[in-house]
Amino acid sequence: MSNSCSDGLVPPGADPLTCCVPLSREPITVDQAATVVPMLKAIADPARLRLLSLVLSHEGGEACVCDLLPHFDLSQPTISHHLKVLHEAGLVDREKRGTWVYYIARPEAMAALAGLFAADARTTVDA
Amino acid sequence: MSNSCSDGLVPPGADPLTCCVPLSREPITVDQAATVVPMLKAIADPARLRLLSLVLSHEGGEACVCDLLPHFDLSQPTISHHLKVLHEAGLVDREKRGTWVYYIARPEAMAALAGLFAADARTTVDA
DNA sequence: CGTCAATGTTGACACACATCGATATGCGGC
DNA sequence: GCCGCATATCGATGTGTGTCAACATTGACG
Repeated sequence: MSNSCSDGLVPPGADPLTCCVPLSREPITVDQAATVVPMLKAIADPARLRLLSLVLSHEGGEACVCDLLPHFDLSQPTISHHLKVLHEAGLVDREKRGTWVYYIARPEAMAALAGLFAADARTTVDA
Repeated sequence: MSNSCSDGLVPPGADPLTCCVPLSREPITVDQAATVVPMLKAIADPARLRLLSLVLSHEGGEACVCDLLPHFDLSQPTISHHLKVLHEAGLVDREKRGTWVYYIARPEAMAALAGLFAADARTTVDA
């Protein structure tokens, strides 16, 4: 397949090769950066970071919009927009069940991000 | 003192308490998000992510601007700007040695980010 | 002390983005 | 078939941000 983790992690037209890059091991390439940055951009927003955390920590790693809305002072379209961004970044999946739409966290995405900051021996902290 | 990692991680007026939040364990609070988001914003840019990776992977985890410039098609002021953003986010330290300025990666920051994506038992991937 | 090289600061500009209100779509119940 | 609810899309708007050219600052070296 390719690397170690992630198959079909990043959504549109990006090779799965460029993932799980240990950021401190060697300089990340331009292509790798281009692949990872959209994911980082997606969570580099208070509302979206909280949304992702809410979905992740929710029962079964999934939550419907109606579960999420009450946690915010934002309008429903805004939440919907943020969820779309998270989805397009490959961080959450969408699943429609009747009237409700459930968003499901993608563990591979979290693993990919965690892998980014995986420390080499030299960079380990907190002895 | 407080948590487990990080003392003086985030730079200006933010309690070190709000750090190392396992994103998938429980919903991140608004305050915690506000603390972490600036770091994520800082690396949610191709140039800055590459800069951080270059510094991190450079010998000794540090590099001067003159080492970094040749890797980019961007102007020197732009690189300087990006480095400032990384510095203000608490991801790199500045150290002036003669004419040159060295930027040093902060392992605590990387650990904090890694901690964000640390998976609970339930969300663990890749066996 | 004057000049040069390395880096940072400022102001300006174009573009992206977060947010909202209004509206559309799609499903369930009557 | 119609109405109501849950969610998405659209258009508009204000704010943020990446980038540069021009200038300022600081240290090295004659």
